[in-house]
Amino acid sequence: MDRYNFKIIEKKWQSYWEKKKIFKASIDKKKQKFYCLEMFPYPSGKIHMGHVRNYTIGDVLARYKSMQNYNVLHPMGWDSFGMPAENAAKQNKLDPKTWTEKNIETMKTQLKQLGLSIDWDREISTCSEDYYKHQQSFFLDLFDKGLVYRKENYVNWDPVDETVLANEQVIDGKGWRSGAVVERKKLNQWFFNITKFSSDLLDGLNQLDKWPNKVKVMQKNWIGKSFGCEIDFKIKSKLPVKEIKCFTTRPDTLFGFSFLALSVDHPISEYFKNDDKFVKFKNECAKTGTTEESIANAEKIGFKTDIKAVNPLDETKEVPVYFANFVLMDYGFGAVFGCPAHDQRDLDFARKYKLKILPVVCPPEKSKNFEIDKEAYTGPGIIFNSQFLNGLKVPDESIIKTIDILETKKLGKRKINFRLKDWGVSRQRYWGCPIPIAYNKNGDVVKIPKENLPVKLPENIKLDVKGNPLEHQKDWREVIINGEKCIRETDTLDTFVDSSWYFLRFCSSNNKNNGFDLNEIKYWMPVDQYIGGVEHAILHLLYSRFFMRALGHDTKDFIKLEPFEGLFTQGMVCHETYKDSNNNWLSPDEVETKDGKNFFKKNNPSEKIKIGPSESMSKSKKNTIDPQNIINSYGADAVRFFILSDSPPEKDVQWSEQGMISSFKFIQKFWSLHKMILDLKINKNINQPEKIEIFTNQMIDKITRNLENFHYNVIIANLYEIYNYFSKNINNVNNKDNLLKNYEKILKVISPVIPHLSNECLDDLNAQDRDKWPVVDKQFLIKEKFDIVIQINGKKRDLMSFTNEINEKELLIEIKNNERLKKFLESKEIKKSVYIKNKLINLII
RNA sequence: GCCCUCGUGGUGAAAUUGGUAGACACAAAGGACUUAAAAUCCUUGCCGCUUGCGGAGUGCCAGUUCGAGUCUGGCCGAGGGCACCA
Repeated sequence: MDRYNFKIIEKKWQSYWEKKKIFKASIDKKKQKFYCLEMFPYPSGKIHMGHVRNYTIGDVLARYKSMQNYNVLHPMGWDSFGMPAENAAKQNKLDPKTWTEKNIETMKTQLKQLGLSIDWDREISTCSEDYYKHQQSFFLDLFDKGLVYRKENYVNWDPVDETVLANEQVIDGKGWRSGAVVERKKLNQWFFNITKFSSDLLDGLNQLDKWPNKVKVMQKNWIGKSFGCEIDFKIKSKLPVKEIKCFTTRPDTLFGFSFLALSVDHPISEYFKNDDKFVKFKNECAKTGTTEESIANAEKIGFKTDIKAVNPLDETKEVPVYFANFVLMDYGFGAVFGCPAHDQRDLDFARKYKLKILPVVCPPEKSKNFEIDKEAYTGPGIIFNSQFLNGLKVPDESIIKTIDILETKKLGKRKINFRLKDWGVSRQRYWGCPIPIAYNKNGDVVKIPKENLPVKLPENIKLDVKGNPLEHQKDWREVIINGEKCIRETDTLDTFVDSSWYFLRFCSSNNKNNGFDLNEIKYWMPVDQYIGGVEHAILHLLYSRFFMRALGHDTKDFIKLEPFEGLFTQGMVCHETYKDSNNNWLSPDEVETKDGKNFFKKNNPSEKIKIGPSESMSKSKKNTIDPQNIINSYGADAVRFFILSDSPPEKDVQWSEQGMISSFKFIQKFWSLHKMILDLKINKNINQPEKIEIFTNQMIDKITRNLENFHYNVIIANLYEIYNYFSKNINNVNNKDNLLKNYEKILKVISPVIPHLSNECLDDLNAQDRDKWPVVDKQFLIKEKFDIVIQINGKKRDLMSFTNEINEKELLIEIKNNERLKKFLESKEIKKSVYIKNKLINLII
């Protein structure tokens, strides 16, 4: 028997799909559309297993939906701006463009080898002028709408590389490349006004019922809405300032007020800039690391001023004002009213500086002598020690009533505050989308006129310079706009901007004049199913949601504002890690085993290998498996089959060589089975009881449900069941036409997972409508026999089979005659029975 | 510290609405075929005894129910997110 030659057959189908443009999408208003999108890759060199998993999941869905007669849009592109290209260029003396384009070429070939059902005519690359000129145009639109602005802000500044670092690039307070201690530096930067939509972005989450709850919770926390009030505290000092504004969620604890703390960047700090001690303190604060953990664990320190703040509810009470390291300038008003009894942070600070700690919330079942020890009390209770607030119920009543009082007395007003900050989009880098802005000699912002777009990145430039290479391009920087000599902005846009609208571009990616064609968008958007890693739960997904709102802002005739109707976050691909005796990481190809327990360095059985835990594949731990090798040895169908097989797609999956091999064997076995079915010689063509219809229709039903619910690992189990069923029953069949009719349906329902093999098999059968999903014939969803569980006192005691439906009375008679049940029922009275028809009976004795 | 998710054999995992726990695989052990190996196929799977039978059993403890992996409360454990957010 001939073996299944995946190399020839997979190639054959891939070129068939490509030549016939099978996956080309276009508007067809008679059909319901389905936009299936996987997060597009960064072209880093070659594809990795994570891509294989991500795109296999998406492809199964796209193929299934297309067979369900949806008009499917399934595009692919490249998130091709970003630092790795710049770094690689420096190392390899290639310019970023060449490096990137070469990678795209490689990865595109690899993705095609996976047999993905992608409309390649819509391919986009964010680093191409065709793409970024529209992005520049959107930037100007947003500028006109007032959603883009420029302000000075603190950044992580690497003094050695002379560049700004993202938070993720600061490790233990040091630059990830240079190792230099990162400084906080104020720079003029461009911002997108995402906070304008804080409330809307939060509310929008409620509609996203096809999103994982986890992601919605993460976004909700990130937006961080809190309800409270702003209070103007009168201050007594020699300064010309009379009031300090604070935001608080707990105005009801105002009588426990014992200090007021300011950020070192608070406007009032201006009056202290000549105070050596204050400057020293401020520097001290700047030193505490920039990582979240070091901030959280940092000791609370303060700088006492001679300012006093007055308690607005009791003007006889005055408290000291401090500058403190824990107060953030960019939340609230950069000033905090401290109530140590009911806030742990305030309590730590108060203990350190020996400030008064007066409890004003009495927990239930505590007496009025309640005192605070090491922990602040933040729970519910009754207000006390608070004059006219006494007796209010904490938290709801007390907070609302206090705000009412403050508002009537004009001492404050209710306010909703968000944690979300505006999105800083300036990056001091070369390989990104140039910001279409210049500055005239007065330093005023001048827009590059739209007809002059794109602002192209200069090519062949020197990258091996300190700071942003664009700053060194004098001839590029100088530009004349409306006859005025200007200097271009040299910052480029954060690459997250590129990915915030690429899903719109896919709808009309060849439109030269506009970033998107509204008609196309109205048909295709929103993305029905978006699939990608959970690591983008916040930034990318939130920015994309913002971008839809920003583009639609003040615009009539726009579309739904949520870009992604359904979201699926797939798990990672993991592999064991290996270390040699010198603690160096080893890749799986450098390791071998004979008994499956002990591992040795290849060709060196004396060197034992330490096996580490299975972790997500990463180059640094060398625990990667190159998909190219796997595709070469086992073929695309086998890889697709394996990558879906072991774990549910939302969970991490363990790479296993054994599993891969047995997936490969499955493909081979299935092919042999297929040949056997074709060659089957049956003389008598009698119609048998409809057993095979029952199996087939139940299987179609199962697989359909599993597809709908992303239970792709169970579909693989279904595939094994199919194989087992056919190989066991093939010789009991006595009507070949009927066998083939059902087998053909089966081949169709497995084609989303293993499209090459099933298309080849369908071809052998000369199958019609192979791109149509078989309809379940409900008459065959009946059971061929009824297995009824007999429980006695809730315990399973027997299983009785009946060919026909049976009622309780008849069943009880059968039970009485059942030898195996006699010992349980003898001399016992059945007090009660619960019968679930044709399924189960529970006898209580 | 706060928030979210998840705990099922040696392993990865299945299990519509509460209704046969462990589908389907991986690994292991035993067996069949073979001169032998590989491949393939079959059996086993926790505890007890006599082919068979009985018992326990879905992290632990309680509760609801005729019946709980599934629902409720408490505890323990693991993973993830946020982290001085006033």
